Amino acid sequence: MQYWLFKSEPDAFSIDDLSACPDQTEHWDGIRNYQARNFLRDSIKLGDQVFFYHSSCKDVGIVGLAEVVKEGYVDHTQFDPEAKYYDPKAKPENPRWYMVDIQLKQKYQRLLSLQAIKSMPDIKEIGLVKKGARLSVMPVPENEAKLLLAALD
DNA sequence: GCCAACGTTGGC
DNA sequence: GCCAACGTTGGC
Repeated sequence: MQYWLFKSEPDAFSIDDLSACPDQTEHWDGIRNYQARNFLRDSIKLGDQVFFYHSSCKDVGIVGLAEVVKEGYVDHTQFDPEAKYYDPKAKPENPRWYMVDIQLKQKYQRLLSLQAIKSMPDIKEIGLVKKGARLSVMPVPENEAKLLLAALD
């Protein structure tokens, strides 16, 4: 079992939106970055834990915990000309983009802010605290995940 | 809204 | 395959 961090802009899809979904489960579509795609397609497994992170907003940080309930499969929105993340170069016989399904496990009462995360001395591997980390799906080393979970309790 | 950092594109 | 131009991300 591995830990991951998924970023989302709450204006587009927030933790409350996930909470309002049937079974509190939603597919994580619209990822259009190859490195993130590789994680979604190849590395993220059933039962993996996902930190839900709000980005590009007033209160930036981790707001919840989710679990992977379906492993990587083709993101159908890439073929839909009406979709926001339509990719005209993607073909059904050779899909480019993948997604997973996640189910909300816990919404935290308090935000664990980016600032707080950065101030934790032993958190130094995850992309968040490294320079220029713009990946929207990133792995979290287990020891750092444990520290984050402890801070969120 | 600014801007630095990064990813992607496309001409050569 | 290089690299300049361009687009996007995301914290502030």
